[in-house]
Amino acid sequence: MAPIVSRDYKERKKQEILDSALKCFARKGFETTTVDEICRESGVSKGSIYTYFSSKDELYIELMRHQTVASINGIKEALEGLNTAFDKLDFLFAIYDQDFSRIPTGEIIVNLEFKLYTSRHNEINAILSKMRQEYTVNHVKEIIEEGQRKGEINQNSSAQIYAEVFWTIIHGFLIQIIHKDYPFREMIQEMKAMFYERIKA
Amino acid sequence: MAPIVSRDYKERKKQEILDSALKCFARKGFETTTVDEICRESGVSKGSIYTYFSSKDELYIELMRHQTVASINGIKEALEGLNTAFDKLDFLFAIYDQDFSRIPTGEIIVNLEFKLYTSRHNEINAILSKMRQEYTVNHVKEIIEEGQRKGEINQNSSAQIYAEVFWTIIHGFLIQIIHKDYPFREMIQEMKAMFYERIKA
Amino acid sequence: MAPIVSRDYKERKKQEILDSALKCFARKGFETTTVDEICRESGVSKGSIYTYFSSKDELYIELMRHQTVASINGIKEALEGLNTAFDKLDFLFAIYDQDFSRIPTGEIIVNLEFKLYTSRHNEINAILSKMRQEYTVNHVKEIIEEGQRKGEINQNSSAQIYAEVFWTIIHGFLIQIIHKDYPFREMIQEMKAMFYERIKA
Amino acid sequence: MAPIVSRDYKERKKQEILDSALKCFARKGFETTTVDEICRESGVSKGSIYTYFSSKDELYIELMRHQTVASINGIKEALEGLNTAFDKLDFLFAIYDQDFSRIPTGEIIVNLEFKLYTSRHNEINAILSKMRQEYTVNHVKEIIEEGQRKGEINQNSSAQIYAEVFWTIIHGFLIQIIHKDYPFREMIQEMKAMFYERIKA
DNA sequence: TATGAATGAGGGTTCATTCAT
DNA sequence: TATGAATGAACCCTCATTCAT
Repeated sequence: MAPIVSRDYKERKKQEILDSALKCFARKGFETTTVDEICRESGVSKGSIYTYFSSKDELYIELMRHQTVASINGIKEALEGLNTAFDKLDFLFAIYDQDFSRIPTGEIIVNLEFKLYTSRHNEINAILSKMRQEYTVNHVKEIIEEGQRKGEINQNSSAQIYAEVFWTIIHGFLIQIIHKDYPFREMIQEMKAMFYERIKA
Repeated sequence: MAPIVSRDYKERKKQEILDSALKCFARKGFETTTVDEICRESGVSKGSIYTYFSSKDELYIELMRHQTVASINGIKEALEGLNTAFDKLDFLFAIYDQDFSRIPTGEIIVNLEFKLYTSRHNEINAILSKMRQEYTVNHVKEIIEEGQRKGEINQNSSAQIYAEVFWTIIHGFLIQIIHKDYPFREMIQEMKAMFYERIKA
Repeated sequence: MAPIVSRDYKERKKQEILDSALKCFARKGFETTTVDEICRESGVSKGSIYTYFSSKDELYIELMRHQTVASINGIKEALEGLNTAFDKLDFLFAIYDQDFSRIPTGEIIVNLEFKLYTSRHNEINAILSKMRQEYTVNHVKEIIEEGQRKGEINQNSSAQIYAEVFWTIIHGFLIQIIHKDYPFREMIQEMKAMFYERIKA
Repeated sequence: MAPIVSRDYKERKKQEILDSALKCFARKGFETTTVDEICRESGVSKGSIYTYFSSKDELYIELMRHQTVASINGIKEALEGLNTAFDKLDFLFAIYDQDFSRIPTGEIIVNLEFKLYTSRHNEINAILSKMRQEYTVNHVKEIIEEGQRKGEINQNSSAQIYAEVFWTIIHGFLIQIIHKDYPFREMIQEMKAMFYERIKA
């Protein structure tokens, strides 16, 4: 028997809820946001939210997973057209080198908050850590390795370590989002220079 | 009328509560910790907690302020005996260059969490941002400036920027605490090398 | 206009839902069973259930009525072939004189639960009480009367009273279903003996 | 440090809540009664109820336990002054031989309901079954045994079986509470006569 | 007639805060 | 000053019922 609504419809609705939830979490944080607020924001009833997500926690986790996957895929695609390791790294740094006013502060905070949240939830922490390795670190690691193979990048340290340095810098940068007086553009450029200096052949 | 209990007694009790609260927050996070849990941990009654702190929020903020001040003072003192800028920076890096198992993971997470918490509370955010400038950034900035004056550190970038880089790196490092497989010691050393390379004259 | 689906089809579907509902109620009780569970058990959609029954309550009442009527009719038929009052009573007692493991515990509990449920719903209670009189008590009463007429059963008490005693014993027996260690077979026999002793001429 | 309120005070308050809960459950049944209703009935706040009972379920179970223990103790005491087995049994039967209008119908229904409730909760069912054995069945069993020793009661069946018969009759009787037209007094007397006839030496 | 997504009132439970003792 | 019982608003979640398709 044909389903009453299409699979596509459900997927879209789910995404709508997710989007609204993100807005709310960005505004007030996960714990402080109530399900009612997500209802108000999304125009979806409480009951409906629970037909799409089994709990507020699950909604949160799902939201973060979607976000991560989406951003990773977006980046992956964009990098494909690029050639040298430094072109690729340039692209990655460029993501963060933008007008402060255009940075979605709330969303970044939600992401950081989620990192801390998972740190207290061992089950998901394990999964998330693995995702981090696979998608984030490994991804940059491959770029570095390629650069090392081509002789663009030195081999003083392993590709793994360099990749970790990259992300450590980025995370350090992101957490400064909370300080209105942090000189974002200068900082990202300074750190990019520092990193390049360190790794260039 | 003489006070019935000494100012000292009150200060000690306050500190006791603060210590217990830190333990609880480290275990479960601020929002998830209940006042009852802090009572249990500290052996202090609910009523008492509210005579020392006007709200759970205030307790949280006070705790973080105490912590920051204490750690700053401790560091300040230790640095006094040191001479060159690099000796001082060495000391600062050494704080984070330790056995993973000895790192008070929970406490670090509490601190990061607090940063995010404040980002949604403009009143305290302003104060905290100022404190950060005064005590944290400026402090390293002075070290750098001194190094620049003495010719140990280059002047390619301003002392301010270098100081911010230092803290950005440290924060990026700290947030990795949540990943059990992060190679802490190698990373701190690699990043120290990178930073020194960048700033040395 | 001819009906699109036969009356028979509808009756069958209704019965299917009723059967599934009984299974669910037997497992978890009326209040605790959700309409969704009945859907799952029966494979019938929620909307359908509501086209056959106007509410969960109505479904419950209907189920119990069906059950009662069915069991009464079954018994009536079986008794027709029997002659003496004691043969008939023997048959009735035999219904309960069986292997504990074959007793549909859950269903019996549903029935008892329903009795209590009705006790709080005066409208249906009146109807049910009447049904009890007409079908259950009167039925045994007739058997007793017949026995009294034939001289098999004494007239120390009225047929009505004896009939009530019979059912009181049976209900008392049924409620013990909840105790796993109740010696069912011995008990039913003992009580049968006691009853016979009391009523025999 | 002395507790702020006496142990006695707490016990009394607990009992107050229990009493109110009984009234509510008697009126509407366990599942249908809301905690808010118990609050209204008792004049106690919702929060308070949860400082005395960890859940609605626990409140229910506790209520039933209290009730059982109280009634058992009351009966035990009363029986102490009596001599022969039949005097004691008379006393027990007399409990149920009263004016219908004075019978606390609701409370009896709550008790029966609880029996069914426990039948679906194996953990408490085990405990309750044991209690039943120890306090209820054994109690009558001892009376019967004594009667058998003294030659007042025959030994055609075991004291255990006779005791079970007694309670089966009583439970069968109690469940008729729901029928307004059940002739309670005549019935209890008839059944008493039947039982005595069966057991007397 | 059949479906199951949508609804939202209402349920049990928690917890920061107050206040009489 | 210390206590912890009392409070009740607010939370997450459930589920009988409806209704567009």
